Amino acid sequence: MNWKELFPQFEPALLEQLEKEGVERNFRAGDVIMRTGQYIKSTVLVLSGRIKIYRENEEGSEFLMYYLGPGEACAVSMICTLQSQTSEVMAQAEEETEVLMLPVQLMDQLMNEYKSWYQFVIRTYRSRFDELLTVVDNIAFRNMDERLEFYLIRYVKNTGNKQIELSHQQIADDLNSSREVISRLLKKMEQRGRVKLQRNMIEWLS
Amino acid sequence: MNWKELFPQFEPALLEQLEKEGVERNFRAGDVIMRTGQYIKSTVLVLSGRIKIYRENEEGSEFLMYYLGPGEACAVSMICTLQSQTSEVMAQAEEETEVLMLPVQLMDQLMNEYKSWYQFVIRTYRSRFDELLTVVDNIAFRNMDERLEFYLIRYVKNTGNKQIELSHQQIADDLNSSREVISRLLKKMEQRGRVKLQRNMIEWLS
DNA sequence: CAGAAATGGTGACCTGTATCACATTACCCC
DNA sequence: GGGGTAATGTGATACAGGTCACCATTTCTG
Repeated sequence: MNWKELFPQFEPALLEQLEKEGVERNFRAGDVIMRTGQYIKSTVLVLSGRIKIYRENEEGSEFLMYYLGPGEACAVSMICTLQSQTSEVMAQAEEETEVLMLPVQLMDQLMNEYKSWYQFVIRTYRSRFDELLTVVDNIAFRNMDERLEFYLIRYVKNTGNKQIELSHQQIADDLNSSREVISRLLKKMEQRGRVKLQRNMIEWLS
Repeated sequence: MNWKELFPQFEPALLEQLEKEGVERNFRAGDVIMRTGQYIKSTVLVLSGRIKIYRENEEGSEFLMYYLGPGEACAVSMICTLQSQTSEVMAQAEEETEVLMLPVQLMDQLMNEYKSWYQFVIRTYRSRFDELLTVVDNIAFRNMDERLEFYLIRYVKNTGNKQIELSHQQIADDLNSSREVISRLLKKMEQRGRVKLQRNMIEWLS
């Protein structure tokens, strides 16, 4: 894949090194890319598709934090300069996804040699941190109906598609809620004219 | 104050520059050091005391994220290379606190010139991120009784003091709960022999 | 094509926690 | 030491959201 245009801010030399030392990998929808407790051996740059980053607890409940799209990188995996750090989160392909994997040993050198890489890391970390803050806000201060609305809006923004192809169960899992609750709230949203419900699909109106 | 021993990992040249360009400031318990929406003009290194970093919503409810102690730094304020970024969080002195404030313009240079500073920034960001993940876990997966216990344990660890000098109201604010709920849960914990309750003080047993 | 599985709808009920109202206790200070 | 105030205790009630039971419909699969 011709991914270089995804990173127009990178110097040519950096792009070349990424191409030489990185490995492209493909994942299908649903593939788990990284799991909690696993050692981080490479930094992940998303080339196409979409990855969801979520937290899992002991009982297997999930909690969605955010998505990574093309041109974005997994913050957690960029900062483990110390080798043999383990992941604190799960990463799973939401759709057909291509990524570039870079050995973590490379990070220090890239950081020192390329201003644009350094900027990229800083910006990545900063924006993931901000996104996490938003997550905290949502669960700390908002009710499920507001959180659901936020979830749907974010989905539409990320996919650029007003047809949300998810079952109520999937949404409930992402929000660590239950299907019945989500179904009822969606029904209410439909009555208020915000969405249109179909099987395996929610159409976002307005 | 002689704070250099707080950062034994820093090169002498770095310490010298920090001393020359940084400004020491004192805050009394309760002083707000940074508020949401405020422009970040300096990076904060904690020299003594304790700062709490929390999130505030529109209605004025609070939600504690974590504490910063001596030798630690505010991650948010380290990464705003782009000038005129605003803070997303509140920072408030929990007790008499001394900090070293460094102009943000300095960050780029320190980052490039001192390996140990670079390591420090990375480690700071990484550990704040992890702490935030723990926060997310707590509110997403745990009930108030567990969250309260986590809160008390963290307090004891941070202060090194089993006498927790807080009113129930303060705790309720930090956890975005209400006083009555906290009082009742504390009472239960006392019955189970985990704490001993006194006015304005909770003694952590075991 | 039949049976299984996934999806969604709905009512009854339960639990955790927020809220309100008010009583009690401890402490401070003139 | 008495009055005021902050901290705490406690019952009653309200409500969001989780759980259970069950049913209907659609889709998948052998």
